[in-house]
Order: sequence, then structure tokens, then C-alpha cells
Amino acid sequence: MVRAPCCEKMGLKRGPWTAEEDMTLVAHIERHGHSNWRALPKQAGLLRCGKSCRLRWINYLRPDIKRGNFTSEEEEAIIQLHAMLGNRWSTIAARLPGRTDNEIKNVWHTHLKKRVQSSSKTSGQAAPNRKAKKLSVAASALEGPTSEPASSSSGQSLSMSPGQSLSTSSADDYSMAWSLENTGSSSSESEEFQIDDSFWSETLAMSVDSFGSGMETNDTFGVDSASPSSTNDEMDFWVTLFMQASDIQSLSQI
DNA sequence: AATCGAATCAACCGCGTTGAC
DNA sequence: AGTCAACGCGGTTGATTCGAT
Repeated sequence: MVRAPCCEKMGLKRGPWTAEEDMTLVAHIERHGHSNWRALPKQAGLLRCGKSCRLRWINYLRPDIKRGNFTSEEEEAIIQLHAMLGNRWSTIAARLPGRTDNEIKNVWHTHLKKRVQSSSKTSGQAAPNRKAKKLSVAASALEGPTSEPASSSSGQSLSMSPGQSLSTSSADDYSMAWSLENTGSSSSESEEFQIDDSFWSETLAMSVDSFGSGMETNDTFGVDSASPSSTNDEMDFWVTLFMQASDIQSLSQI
């Protein structure tokens, strides 16, 4: 297939965005939306390619972006979701309100991955976080109308309870053996079990309307959820399935 | 105070997917 | 059914900042 060039390089600006460009982009999207990223920069009078505009909006300018340090609950959720899903950052981001896939990816590579690796050897502690510094560069310069202070968690709850730890060896093989660790227990206390027919029948028999209860959905990102892909729907299904399976297992152990 | 390496994060690149024609 | 344009995602890069020496 012939691929369209990422952007015509001629005359188009690259590199860091200026506050003026940010304001132009935000103002244009607030007025006209972003139904066509390709055409947007021209309409808005920006010397950027549509891809660059889209990235800037999604990762930085969207009003529902939550800036600031990741909470321990968020970090725990990322670790657990990554264990289930692998590098499906957008799917993971969909479970963390206000967080972007890019941000989660960065946090994982610079922080959480090491923690997981070290804790797999010992019961390691979190690496020191020296993040607190420049998280407000443009966030402060560009407080959106609905944005909240970075310290606020917006009253949004995470979709997973921190104590639960659900992991798989491969995110793509949903019929594999998987382990479920007990709340607050050491990894040595985890037990492995095979998914059997009763699991699937029990889980799949759950009413459809229970899906989403207690779960954050992609709708949190209202702006982009207008075009859900079937792949994401499918992934949401499996994430939901795993989480509910986790609940079932936890209850059965009480 | 200067230098250097590590950490962080915004932005870019390229590929796969999707939908319109 | 085939082609193409556009979108979205994940991997990677490069600039900046920070801490240690």
C-alpha cells in the first residue's frame, strides 16, 4: 500500500510547541472540534502537520489531562495492567482517567519496569521518584476550563483495588495458566491454577450490564472515544473479564 | 563552580488498521 | 474487491534537568 507521507516537511515546523501555538490549537479545537486532523493545522493557521497537532492535543492540551505525580494506586494499576496486557499503552491508559498512553509508557520505562524487575528478585522498594519538578510547564500556563489541581485525583477511582495482583505470562494467550496472588501476601504465597470450563461459564454467564460497574471506561476520555475500534472493545472485554475473574477468586478465598 | 552521567518527558517516526470511495 | 487517505498506536529519539562527584 502506498503510504502517505507523515507530513509535508516543506514549511512545517517541528520541535517543541510554543505557548502561542498551544493557544491557537486549543482555541481552534474548542471552536471547531477535531474531526479532521489532517486539515486542522491549515484551518487553524498552524505550521504543523496534523499528526503533530493530534499528539500535542492528546498528550498535553486536552482539558481532562491529569498532571502531576502518579499515585501509588495508579502505579500499581499500571503494573498489574501491564502484566495482563503487555505494551498496550492505550488500553492501559483507558483505565487510568486523565493519563495518556505516552505518559504511562514513559513512567513504565523509567520507573515501574525497574521496580517490577527488582521486586521479582526481592521484595524490592519503589525507586526514588524525582519527578516533582517540571510537571507544570505548560499545565500552569494553560489551565483548561475543566482542569483541576495536579494534587487532586478528581475523585476518580481506579478500576482495580491495589491489593489485587493479577498477572499472566502472555497477554495474548487468554487460555493460558495464570496466577493470582493473594492480597498482601508475598509472591511465594501465590498460587497457580488453570482456567477451567467452570471459570469461563461462570464468568461469561455474568450479566452484561454488570460490565462497567466499578470499571473506568474509555468514555472518560470523551473526546477521543467517539471512534472506538473493535480491537479496543475486544480488549476492554478481556480486561473486564480478567478483573472480574480476579474478584471472583478473591471472594472464593474469603 | 564545573563536569558528567542518569533520569525524565515531549515529540517524532514508521507501521498496522480502518473506512471511504 | 482494490486502492488510498487518514488515524491511532507503540517504539524510539533528543533535549532538558537533576544529582553526584
